[in-house]
Amino acid sequence: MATVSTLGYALLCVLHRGPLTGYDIVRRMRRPIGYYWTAQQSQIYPELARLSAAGLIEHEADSGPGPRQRKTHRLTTAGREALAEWLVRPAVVRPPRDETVLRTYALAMADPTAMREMYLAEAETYERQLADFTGQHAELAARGAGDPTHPEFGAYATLEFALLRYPSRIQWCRWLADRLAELASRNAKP
Amino acid sequence: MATVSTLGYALLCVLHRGPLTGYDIVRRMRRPIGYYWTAQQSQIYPELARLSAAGLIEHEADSGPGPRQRKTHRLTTAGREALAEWLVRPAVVRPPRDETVLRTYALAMADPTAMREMYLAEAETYERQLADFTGQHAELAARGAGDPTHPEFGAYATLEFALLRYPSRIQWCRWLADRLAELASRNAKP
DNA sequence: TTCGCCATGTAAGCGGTTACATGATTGG
DNA sequence: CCAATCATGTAACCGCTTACATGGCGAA
Repeated sequence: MATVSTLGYALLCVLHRGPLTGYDIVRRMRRPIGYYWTAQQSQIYPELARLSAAGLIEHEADSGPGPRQRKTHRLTTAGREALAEWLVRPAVVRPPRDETVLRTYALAMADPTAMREMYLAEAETYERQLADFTGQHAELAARGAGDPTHPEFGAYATLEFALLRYPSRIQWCRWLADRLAELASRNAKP
Repeated sequence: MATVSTLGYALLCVLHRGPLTGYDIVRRMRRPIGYYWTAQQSQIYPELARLSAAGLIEHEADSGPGPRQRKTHRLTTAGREALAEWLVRPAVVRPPRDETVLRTYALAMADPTAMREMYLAEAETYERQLADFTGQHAELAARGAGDPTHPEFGAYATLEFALLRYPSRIQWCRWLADRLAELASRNAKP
């Protein structure tokens, strides 16, 4: 039996609430709205073919608008079972890669004023994303997704995670900006 | 002029406080103690050669214990300049990849009791790491690294980030475990 | 004497990013 | 008429992981 990659399970996850066309999946994986994974279409189409060959998904084809057929994919029973088994496997915690935190390690080598601008710009980026997530979270909450029995509780819980994580990131960026402002003013008038 | 990869800048970062041998660098990049980047030795040695060819680092060789010479690498003036320039460049925010959050999106498909165990195990893993980081943070603070002018302030600031981030992650895991416990008990006695 | 550490390197393979390719429909 | 959207796919490249390879030294 062929082993399924994390990308494969990600696609099974996206399909867990019902059938979607390949293009629908591509749109949902383009930016991480709530759940933390992305994929490009060049990855998605071959992976759908692999999942299909492994019998985890199946599809109906109709004549779409373009030169090729449109395929609507859905989980098979085997797919649902494989997903359920993967969900509860002990998670392999991969070390995070964060370029900004890496930079911070060597911040003594940078110009404090320019580095401060960088942190402030990043804080603003994260604040915009947080506003977006807060809106989505509120929408889901209004639909009752805060209840664990609600079918969208999973999406709600991923947004809950973002709402915990982003404010602390923003707080950290601003804290560093303040420390760098101190440094710059001390350098200016010694 | 050859462009430098993020890995290349990571190595420049590790060298910013003074010369190190390749093996020293390998040890520091093996696990992310504080700053968020890792690399394997199979990546590091070729990258050191590239940085050397680009004139950003230089090395002295002596006869080490093994069959090959031991090289002690240090930043050149060009290397220090390249690092300083990179540090303040607007950061490219890559979408995070987090398998656990991905799983959460489809948690409705899993057995609640087994999924609960998974979150609790993860919370414990993160708690152990947090204890480690807290210890390192305290050591640095005792050495005065909390002051922005201290040469180790960069390392202190990355740990500060971990100390903000990990507790919220643990809190989220436990919150989900509680929701899944509710679900399991409701399923048991309907 | 066997195991772990110091110390440097190479090779194979997978996963992800960027770019290319085709073509119909809908809206400005 | 042009641009965006729907819709599916391929190709080249880069970065990362896993595994292999060599060999001296000190400790159990």
